[in-house]
Amino acid sequence: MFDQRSAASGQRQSAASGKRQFGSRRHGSRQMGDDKEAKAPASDDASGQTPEVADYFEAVVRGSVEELLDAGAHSDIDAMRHSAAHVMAEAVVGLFPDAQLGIGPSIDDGFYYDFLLPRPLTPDDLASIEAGMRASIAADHAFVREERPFEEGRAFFEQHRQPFKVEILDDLAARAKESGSPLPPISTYTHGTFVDLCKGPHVASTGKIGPFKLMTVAGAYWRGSEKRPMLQRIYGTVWATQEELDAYLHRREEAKRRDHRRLGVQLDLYSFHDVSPGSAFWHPKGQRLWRTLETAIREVQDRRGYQEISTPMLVHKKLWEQSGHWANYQDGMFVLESEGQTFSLKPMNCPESTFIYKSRLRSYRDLPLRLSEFGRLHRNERSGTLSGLTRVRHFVQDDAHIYLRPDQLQDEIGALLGEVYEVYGWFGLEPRFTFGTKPEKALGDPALWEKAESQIRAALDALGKPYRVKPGDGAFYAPKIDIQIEDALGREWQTATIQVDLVMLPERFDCTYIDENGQAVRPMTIHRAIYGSLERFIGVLVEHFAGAFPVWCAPVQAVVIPIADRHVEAADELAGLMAARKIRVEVDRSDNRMQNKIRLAQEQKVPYMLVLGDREVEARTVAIRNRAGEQENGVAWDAFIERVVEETEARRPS
RNA sequence: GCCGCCUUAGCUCAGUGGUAGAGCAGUUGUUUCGUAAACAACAGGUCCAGGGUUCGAGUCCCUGAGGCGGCUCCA
Repeated sequence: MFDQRSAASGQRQSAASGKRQFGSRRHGSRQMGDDKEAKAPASDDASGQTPEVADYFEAVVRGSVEELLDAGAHSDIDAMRHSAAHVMAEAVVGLFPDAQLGIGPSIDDGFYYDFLLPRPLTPDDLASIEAGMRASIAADHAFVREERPFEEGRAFFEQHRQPFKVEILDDLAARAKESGSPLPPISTYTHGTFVDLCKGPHVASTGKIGPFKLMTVAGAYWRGSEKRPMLQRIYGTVWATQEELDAYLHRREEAKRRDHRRLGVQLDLYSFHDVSPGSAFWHPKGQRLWRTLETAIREVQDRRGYQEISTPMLVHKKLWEQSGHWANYQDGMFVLESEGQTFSLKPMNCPESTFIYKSRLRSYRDLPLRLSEFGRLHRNERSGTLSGLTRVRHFVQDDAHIYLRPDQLQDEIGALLGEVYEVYGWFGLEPRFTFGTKPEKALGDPALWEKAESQIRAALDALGKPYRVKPGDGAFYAPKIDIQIEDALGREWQTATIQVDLVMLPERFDCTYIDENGQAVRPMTIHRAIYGSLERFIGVLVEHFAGAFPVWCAPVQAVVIPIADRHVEAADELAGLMAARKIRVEVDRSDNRMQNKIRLAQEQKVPYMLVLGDREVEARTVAIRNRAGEQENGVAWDAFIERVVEETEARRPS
């Protein structure tokens, strides 16, 4: 599953950095996400079902002249943000006269500017730069656009020792020459004494810039290339009103409060240790959550005709040579030697499933053969990319490989989409589908591709829901459907994936079945994962629910709180009855006061707190308090147990 | 991997080259309590690791590890 990776760990930044909006026209927003979509050519291929896609996709290449010149300003707020970037550059140059300027576009929520500076920036520098910006804004300098002949403009930036600007202009010249057009005039914007190469537009004057705040300094390669110098990038945010700025800062605080790395510690779910960077240690409560999710998807798979398999983690490199991974992804694999032979920890499950498929002769009557596997995968991610549960070196997928006849494809895809809806419904998540079609460099018979794509399209159309199409975004061996979800904070995450494999498993591993005519023919295969990586999915759930999981999957569903010691016996009896019905329950037998027990249970975000005092013990009832602080007194034990059992079995999202 | 920042008790964090601190959590005792923190005592440390400077290093310097924010990568 060559593209499974995206389900396992892609899109981290979009989630970490806040909402990525559909329909965004800001080139700069790409720095917050992967750049796949930016490279996709513009197209709307969804039969009019997705009016926003034309807006969404833009043919911009990273580091292109267009990108470097474009302020990213397509609206008033963007123009203001880009203007703020200019004002920040002015302040930086004021502090460091030798600063060399990169680019400074507007992005979602703000702006950045890249600089080559004589020393690293400190927090004090940011304060000085902010002060410089405030002075410039108070002076209310007008932004003045000027055009000048190319050579004059180039000479200007050369004189002012701005090699990055000169490079941009030289690229522009090279492209003009290539297309046979004359050198274009270049435009600059000046405010006060600060001049910058820029296409604009800008606000009328610096006084029009709203409340702002400089956020962070980060390293960023010039023009996005590891081979180019690393510049210092300052990120800032700027808004039309103070209220909007405050709201933005508040959203960031809220995201921080929900951070799964923080909540994982607070809720005692998992931890990370330097002896195994990029791999979570699952504590009892986290493992309970994990097992609940795993049990739930297993139940679906059993019902939908999957058969579970398990294949080795340590695999000889010849398998990866056959699959093509050794040539392309060797650096991303953990490789080790034994007795002169080279092995690796498996970075994906798919090739090994072929051994089980091929262990006997398959008839057309056997298909579809759905082999599921909770495989433990290892990928040697570069150290700087690791992050909590969302970017890991070890993860488990709810993976499956479906071997089927070509005529079964549409039905199977339809069933899988239904599977996605069923599973995501447990969490109140609405899946979004993105259809990636045949890329330029594709393997296999074009007619087969066409047929597969039309069947996928038919299955998607049959859903009656809008979906996006990314032409050329399929894997080289397969068209695919990627599934995204939006969490409670409006952040988008890539989770599930459905890939129709025409080449890798069927051809490279020479899989066949015997058809009605007794001929050995190729099956198609589908790689699919519904949660994707369990690690990643749990990370998303923690942030989505801010740790307050639905009753059905909460690690602790209820805490019994005896008011005084004399109620402990009844509390234990109640907990025993609950445990017998598989309810995950704890009894707080500490000698804390009831108020403190409630506080601790609230902090652990336990759905139900069951208070037991004299009245309740007498009547064999409980006083229920839920996480929202709502109370329901005098509920009979049996009635409460039945309620929780029902909620758990129904897997309701709240 | 690259740039910057961070690493002190289980957790959150103070600590400006001169005896290592607080709150919460923990243990013990007192308290037996009605919907988000009872009271007291005790215990808890390789100040990330290694090296260096210094009479003296949690503090300054170097190297490494891990984490965080980005960049790059992402089957």
